[in-house]
Amino acid sequence: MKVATWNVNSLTARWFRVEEWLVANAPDILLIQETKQDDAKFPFALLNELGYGAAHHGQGQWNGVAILSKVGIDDVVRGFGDNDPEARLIGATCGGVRVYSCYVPNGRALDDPHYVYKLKWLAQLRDLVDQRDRSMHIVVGGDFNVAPHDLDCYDPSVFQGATHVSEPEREALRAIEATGLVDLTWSLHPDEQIFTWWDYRNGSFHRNWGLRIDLLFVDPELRAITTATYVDREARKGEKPSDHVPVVADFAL
DNA sequence: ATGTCACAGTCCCTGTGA
Repeated sequence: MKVATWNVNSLTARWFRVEEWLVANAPDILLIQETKQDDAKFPFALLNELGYGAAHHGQGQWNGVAILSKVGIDDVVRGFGDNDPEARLIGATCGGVRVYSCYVPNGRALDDPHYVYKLKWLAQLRDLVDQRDRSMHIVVGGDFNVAPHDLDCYDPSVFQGATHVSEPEREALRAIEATGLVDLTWSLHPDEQIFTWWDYRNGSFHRNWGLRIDLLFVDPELRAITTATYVDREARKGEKPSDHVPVVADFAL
């Protein structure tokens, strides 16, 4: 079973890249963030033609998360059930695996109310996954807007006093892991610098000024049967790329 | 560190968010 997560930065603007990527890579499950569409605009019919069932938690102008699946899609939940107006979480059961697509708030700055919202959001996610059905495999993936370790940041000195690397955010990720999940990329490639996002500005991609902020958290049994995990850097090249690349994992399921 | 991109509103530019 091949599972991927990708912040597409507008499915409207990126559809031709997403469609091309789905055909070329044929993941069983794709977790999408930042669709920036409402449900009426989401391409359910086009996805069905490609063999995917889909569930979308859309908002319109901002945010928006989705799950695409070739292996069934049931028991869909949207958000934390707290009437959050921002569409940042969707969960479903696909092929016997519980999956979540997460778009964690950016935070903006350490003294911004949005940063408080970010930490609260991560704490709510921890509580949600802590209450999971532990008889089922789980994949919690998405754009976490946190680089878990200094190695996940091209230059930690540039990020002094900024979001994405602060200790409370990293601690919030460790609290999620403490429910019994592993950061799959880090777990299998602990000594490699692997980035998933590069700013559009400054020629950041060509300078490799990136961050690893797109993550897949999985249960240890799923990690044990992981045959590969990698990022698709090619997706950051070419016409109208997203600023994020897909993170892919293959499981012997 | 700010060489970009996407969106909405009102329209061919500006403010906002990332």
